[in-house]
Amino acid sequence: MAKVTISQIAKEAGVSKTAVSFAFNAPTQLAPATVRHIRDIAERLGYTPDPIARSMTTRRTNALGLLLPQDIATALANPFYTQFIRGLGQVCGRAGLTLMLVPPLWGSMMKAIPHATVDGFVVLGLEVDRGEVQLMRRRYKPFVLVDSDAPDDVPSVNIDDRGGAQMAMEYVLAHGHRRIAIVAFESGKAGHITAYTGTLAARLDGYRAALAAYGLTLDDERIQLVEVPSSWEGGQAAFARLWQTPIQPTALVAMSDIIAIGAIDAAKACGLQLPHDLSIVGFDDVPDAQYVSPGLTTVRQPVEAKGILAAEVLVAALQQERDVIHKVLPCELVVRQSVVAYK
Amino acid sequence: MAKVTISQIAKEAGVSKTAVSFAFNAPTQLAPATVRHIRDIAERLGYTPDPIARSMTTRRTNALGLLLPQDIATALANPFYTQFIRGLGQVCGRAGLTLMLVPPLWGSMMKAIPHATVDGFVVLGLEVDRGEVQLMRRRYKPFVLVDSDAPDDVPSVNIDDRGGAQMAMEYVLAHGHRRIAIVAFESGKAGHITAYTGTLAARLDGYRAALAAYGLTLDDERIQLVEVPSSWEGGQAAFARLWQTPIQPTALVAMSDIIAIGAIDAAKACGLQLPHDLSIVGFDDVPDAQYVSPGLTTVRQPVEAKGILAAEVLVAALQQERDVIHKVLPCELVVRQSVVAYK
DNA sequence: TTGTACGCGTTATCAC
DNA sequence: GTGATAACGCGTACAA
Repeated sequence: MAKVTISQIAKEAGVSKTAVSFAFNAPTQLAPATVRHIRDIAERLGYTPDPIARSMTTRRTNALGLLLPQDIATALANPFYTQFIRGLGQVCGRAGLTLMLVPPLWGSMMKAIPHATVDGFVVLGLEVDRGEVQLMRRRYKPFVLVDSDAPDDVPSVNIDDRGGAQMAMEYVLAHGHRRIAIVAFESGKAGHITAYTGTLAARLDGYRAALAAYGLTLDDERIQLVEVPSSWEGGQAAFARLWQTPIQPTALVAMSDIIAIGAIDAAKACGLQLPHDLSIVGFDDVPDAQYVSPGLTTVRQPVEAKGILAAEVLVAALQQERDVIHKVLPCELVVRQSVVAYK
Repeated sequence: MAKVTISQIAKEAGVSKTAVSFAFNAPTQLAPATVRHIRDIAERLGYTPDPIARSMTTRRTNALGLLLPQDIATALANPFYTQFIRGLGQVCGRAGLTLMLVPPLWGSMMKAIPHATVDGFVVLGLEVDRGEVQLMRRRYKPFVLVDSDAPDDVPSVNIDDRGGAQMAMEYVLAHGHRRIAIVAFESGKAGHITAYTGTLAARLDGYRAALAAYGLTLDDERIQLVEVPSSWEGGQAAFARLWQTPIQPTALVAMSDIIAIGAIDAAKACGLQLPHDLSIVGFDDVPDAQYVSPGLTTVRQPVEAKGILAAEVLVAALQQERDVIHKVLPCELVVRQSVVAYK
């Protein structure tokens, strides 16, 4: 037996499709007895309105999309994402929405955008291309850019990446370190720092500012820059790569905690005494940052708040609010044990 | 300017809607020049096919739904869910699907089911009601039940809950403990253990079997049972409640690591020396289990594999494969430091 | 390549 | 006040 449709109910009940629709969506427009009759039959036949057909006319799916730059498994390996999604989830729950995780389709974010049946998108960490923005516009669905350089007419939620990075670097410099490795996310630009955009550029800017105060530049031979994926494995790789260079750093400034933790684990596995042999500072303050040993000194960013805000901006846009919001949230340095003075 | 539809492209290009559709979905059916012409115009006007309209006829959304028993933020606070979702995500990536997180709508799973625009559901931890199963059937979408008692005609993925629980309890008993607290998930049945079903019942069965081998029963006054939410806070609450009873347990057997870790943190905050003052065993083997101090002895279940399998079963069902699969995955005891002999 | 029916609800508009 | 008729939304599929 096939799916039960509204027409079958209408026929069985001897009423029109309109009446059936009203019985569920606007019962006050119908005589109570009719409503009752229709609902009884619907119940007996096991009628469930088809959500797609409904979306067709209502132009609503009651779903928010989270556009990810990586596949789901990779993204969720990073506690940063989990936290962020929890923020989104809070708002979704309040608003009665579901959350669709939209990873790249066959490796491409561009391909994924047109297919998702959602009312709006939260877009995370757009680094590479701007084509995505154009594509989103074409869909005439609201969207909000998180951790990206947003055009003026697109709502955005960011943190003070520059300030946060500056704090981290300043702290390391103030502890006497001068041989410093910066471990960045992969940019897709192979270390050509002038081409950096978004989060990457902002943080590098912060590092640069802090270094400048100590008469250092990114070109200094004591300052190294490596790019790795933002994952635990990336952190491992970063340490491995750095430790076999002629100029071993005394401090490592990572752009994410997951990278920092990967590096910590690699360093310990390599026999180093932390933080004595190597100081490490992270970025994010994920929950594990306080449990890892030594406790990770890091820059706390309000990840969950970012998620809440992003979802709220989107929900507001769904309700036709036209003002374009650009929000920047502050960061804060969390001092633990992973950075010590260079002797 | 409004959304661009297929009709507009057809008119502008001087062809039929069908031709436009073919230009994208079956280019070989059209003369190359026509395809080119249509695509150019579509590009110029910024045409994006509406995914909902497409779903209307294809009866496909290319989305899998994960039906959650809790809201998204709560679920993702539990690393178990994150791991499971990562498993689902792997398959989604391979199959070109998105993943929709479907939390209860206005507090009800039942309400959430009819609205989600998905091709099929993975249902996690159905304890309370069977109405959901009936509702899913009505939608004529495939679904797979995970960690639940599944009817014979509904595919399911489970782990050997009974065996795993038995191992955990045996280990504790073998270490001489006799005053033991069992910390269970909330069942919605207020501790009426005879009404337990699914995971809860199976694990309790395992505990019971292990206890029986030592001449103990669940009714013994030395054996306590408390129910808490499966969360870190739940673990905290469990410890607090147990520690003020007249018969303080010497060992705590938790149904999830997140509960166990919450209890560990509460116990340490209370000044207890672990594992000396209290032995604790968990269930799941989440990543943090090895990082917490003392390292958590626990029952490892293949969470990610469970996710992969569940998604694979669903994807197979989407491809019309009719065989109903019931899979049970094994568990394994992971010995760390959180259980010591009772002196 | 095209015309047209079709999928399945929703929502004016209209009649009793 | 109740309820019906018919158009609509936007692609896809099938016969021509």
